[in-house]
Amino acid sequence: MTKDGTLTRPAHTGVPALPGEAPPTCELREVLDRVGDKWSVLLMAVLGDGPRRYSELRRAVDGISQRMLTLTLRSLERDGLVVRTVTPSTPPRVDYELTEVGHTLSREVGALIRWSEAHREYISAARRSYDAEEAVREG
Amino acid sequence: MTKDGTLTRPAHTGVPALPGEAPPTCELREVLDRVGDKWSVLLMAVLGDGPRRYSELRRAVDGISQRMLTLTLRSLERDGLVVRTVTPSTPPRVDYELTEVGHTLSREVGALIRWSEAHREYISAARRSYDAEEAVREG
DNA sequence: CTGAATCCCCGAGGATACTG
DNA sequence: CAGTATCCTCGGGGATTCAG
Repeated sequence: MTKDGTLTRPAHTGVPALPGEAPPTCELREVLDRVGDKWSVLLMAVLGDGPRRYSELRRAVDGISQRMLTLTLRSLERDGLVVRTVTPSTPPRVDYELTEVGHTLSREVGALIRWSEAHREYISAARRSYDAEEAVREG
Repeated sequence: MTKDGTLTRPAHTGVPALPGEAPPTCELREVLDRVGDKWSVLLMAVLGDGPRRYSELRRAVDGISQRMLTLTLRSLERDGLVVRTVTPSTPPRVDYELTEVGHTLSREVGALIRWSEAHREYISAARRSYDAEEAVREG
């Protein structure tokens, strides 16, 4: 966080935006967007337990479409968080594995998941309570 | 995470889905979705530094629309993560403040932000590298 | 088995205007 | 100041099909 409490568009240091270039957005935000991505979080969590094949990931992250699985993995690979290893056998085999940095993020994600498990009862109760009072107000 | 490595739809314990009821989705997923929300993360981070007024939040989280600010705050309040305090003066004043549990989540979010700052150079470099190689492959 | 390519829909979310 | 209400767009992402 920037020291004035502003989270986005921190003093963009120079680099005049050339026409056609990406607008000078906050890098922090970009990284948070990555972290905030639903599928990314789930995949990072699974891969935290060790390398997985494409098909294994598909099964592990229930509900993910082939498209999103591939796109997300590519994105994670591009960010240097996972490495992709192709074994040109028949049938072909592709393994995905966290990088060293990927593991550090996976640990953060793990903490978040543990937080979720530890507080889901609380949240569930809070929602019921809120909805109940709301229903009262509306009659 | 469930012990078989499956992240979603963990053995839904009973509660036969009555027609018209919400489908039996994983609660963990719901909580992660909350955490994964861009605006929620940013707001939690700001509120981690102390109570803020509506207008202060609007300025702090640059780029958020009035609509999303209100919706996100309502959602956080519903989950028992923030409390909303109205002071019926003229002009009216509304303060938002983290609950005890909200603070614990804010700390997790803070860790994530620190991770982002610590690794954004790495990620940025990884992207440049990836894009460069990709450009080569495509000719 | 591991993808790439296409089509297409729906809803998250921005812009704007109005209110207590 | 702190919202609410409405409209409307845009792209995230699912389903499906084809390919190496």
